Amino acid sequence: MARHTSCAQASIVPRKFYLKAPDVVARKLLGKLLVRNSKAGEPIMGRIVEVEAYFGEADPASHSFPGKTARNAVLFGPPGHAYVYFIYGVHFCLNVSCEPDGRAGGVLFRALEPICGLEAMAKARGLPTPLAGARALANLTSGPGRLCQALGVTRVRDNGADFTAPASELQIQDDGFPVGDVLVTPRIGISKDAERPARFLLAGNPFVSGRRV
DNA sequence: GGAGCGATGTCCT
DNA sequence: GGACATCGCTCCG
Repeated sequence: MARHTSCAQASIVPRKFYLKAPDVVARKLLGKLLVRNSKAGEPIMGRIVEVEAYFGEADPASHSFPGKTARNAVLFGPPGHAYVYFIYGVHFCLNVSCEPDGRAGGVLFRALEPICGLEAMAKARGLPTPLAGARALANLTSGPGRLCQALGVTRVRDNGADFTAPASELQIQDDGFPVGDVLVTPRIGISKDAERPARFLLAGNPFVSGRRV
């Protein structure tokens, strides 16, 4: 199976892309590139293959449901910024804010297809290198906690970062990848509004996460 | 290979 | 004090 493996930079997705409702943004984010630029060496890059939409103050499953607090302020701010939170005492999760400034909404990154910087990802994940087999490759970034670890995402380092700034370490880029069929399912790991279809993934992609269906 | 469960920080009631 | 947008290990089949 031939897979895109170029480390070439593509065009940054502009801020207006994130102005729309979270489910619209989530679906359109599939196939885009999530990039961690570093001053030394090649970037770490993965294609977005699975996301979830969180709808702000109207959505009981969203962190913004209780209203604006110090913790979730980024979700209420301007679109295109990184909201990072710590969960279960163990893992970080990464979102991008959407909707206009003053309105909450976000999209959670759940899984990437590793494209570039695979050795760096494995090192960050504490996995042995070289990577052996397709399974080890999928293990790098299939899950919200895993992809944060692979990209070195932490709350201190990245919360509030601007995905649209040319000088930003974290960016979302568009290389024109042709997105095929998109599946929509309920979100994973939540207890409130658990039936609502708001998880978007690329059909047939081997890098998606998820144990519950 | 699948179900069960412990780890463990931070926020909010 | 409890819930939590998870992961990886154990145990059992």
